[in-house]
Amino acid sequence: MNIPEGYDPRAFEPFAVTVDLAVLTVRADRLHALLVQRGQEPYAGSWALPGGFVLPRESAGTAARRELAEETGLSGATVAGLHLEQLRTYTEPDRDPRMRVVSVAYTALVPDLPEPRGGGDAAEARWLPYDEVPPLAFDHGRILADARERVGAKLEYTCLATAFCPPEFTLGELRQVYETVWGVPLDRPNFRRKVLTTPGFVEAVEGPPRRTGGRGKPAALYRAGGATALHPPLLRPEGRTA
Amino acid sequence: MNIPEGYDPRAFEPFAVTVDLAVLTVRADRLHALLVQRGQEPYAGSWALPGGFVLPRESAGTAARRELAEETGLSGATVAGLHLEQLRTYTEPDRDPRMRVVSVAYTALVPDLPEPRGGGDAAEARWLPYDEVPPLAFDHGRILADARERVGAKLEYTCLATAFCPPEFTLGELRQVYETVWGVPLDRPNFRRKVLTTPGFVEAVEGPPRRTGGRGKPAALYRAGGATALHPPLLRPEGRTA
DNA sequence: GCAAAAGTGTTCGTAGTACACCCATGA
DNA sequence: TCATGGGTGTACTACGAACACTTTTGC
Repeated sequence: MNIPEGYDPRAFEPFAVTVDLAVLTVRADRLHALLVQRGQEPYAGSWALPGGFVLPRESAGTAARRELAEETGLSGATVAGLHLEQLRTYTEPDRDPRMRVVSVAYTALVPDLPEPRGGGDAAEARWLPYDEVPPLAFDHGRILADARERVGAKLEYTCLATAFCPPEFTLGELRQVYETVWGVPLDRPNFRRKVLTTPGFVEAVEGPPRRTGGRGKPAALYRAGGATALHPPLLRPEGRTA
Repeated sequence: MNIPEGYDPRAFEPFAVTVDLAVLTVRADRLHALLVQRGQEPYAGSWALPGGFVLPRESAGTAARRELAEETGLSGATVAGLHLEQLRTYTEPDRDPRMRVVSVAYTALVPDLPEPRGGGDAAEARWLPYDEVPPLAFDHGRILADARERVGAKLEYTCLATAFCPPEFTLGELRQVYETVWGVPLDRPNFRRKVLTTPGFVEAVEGPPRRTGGRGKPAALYRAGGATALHPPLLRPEGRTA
């Protein structure tokens, strides 16, 4: 721990610890982020990531789920099942002009959800297409960009894409997630084979129910399998961020 | 930011913010971690990860480099060139029995270094083989395990392995890093081809100097190239953590 | 019928795997 | 000389890329 001689942490101006949430979804074939409009200074009127203070007896992960439930209006039970992942912690001394705030950022991947009802705290909450996100308050633009990059990379070597889908989904919907996040088209037959031959990626829903996404042949339904890692990975074409 | 009505962060018992360092190296074909022996309660006498408090006007990354320089006895300039990466932040309310401490953990990958001179602060510092690390103070065992897992995974799809090597190294030394961290033998000819055909992974040191690691034919020298990502990845055999 | 999406099959090239083999050095 | 590790070549295989084709729906 290496506490310097005579160091008393309480003698310093205290640190505040917050969580910030980069909540992403795929909606109408576009990547969207959940943003809130700030009602107070600093950055009043600006858009920002949802988040808030970690309470004294709470872990950051617990705080993140609590805030997510508040902001999305989903029940605690529903939120408990969502994929939430610690992204990174942002600690620049001047990232908040008011005081020293260290923020633990989380990324949440959610299926297309109903429009959020501005989470109680006056601020308006809204899904915004990723490409149309205005400059954000604090360093939230940076956080959101980091989240997007992380998610794109994780799709390659994990089964994470299913987190963007409803409990039962078609392979077309799953492929749409990849195409939307990566911004490149994928070969449908090859994608299908890759997913189906990876053990535990998806499992077929036995009952012969089928569903249509509009026109075209109805597609078989699948749900997420037990696997989390994806070996060998599903690399995006060109191997570069598109 | 979503500050609850009437919330004053200063009214709560303050959070302390620390950094903890999982410093890894490859030494004598084994993975080693840099550990310090605690001189004071709690956990007096136990081994722990090096680390310390983040100062009021310092970012966590700056604090991590400062602590690393102190613990390893290296100059600031040398430490500035090392690979240091934020791992994760540990926030369980009771992870430190004294007070609420949130710790930002960093992983540092360093080439084989001289034995550290117990960083000034009374505590003894030592390289210990990863397999022989005793139970650590606080949640540091968990942090170290997370670091090891992260490093193993990153070797697959980044050029990170060069961070374990001195500025000029042979392909045999580089391969040794993979074999040590993954715990599996790799085919030498295939490894060589993979590394050399990946643009920017390594670049040959032009001068015809060669070096021997003991017996055998002298090997050509290389230094780290400009690339960071590795496409396509270099997957470990079996695709599983060995 | 036509468009659109699902699902199946086939070909081709390349990258990884598993070797065999030669070279240069130290003991 | 032998053991050890560096360096080169090669055949086999598997997987991904590309694309043709059939099926089933809505309009």
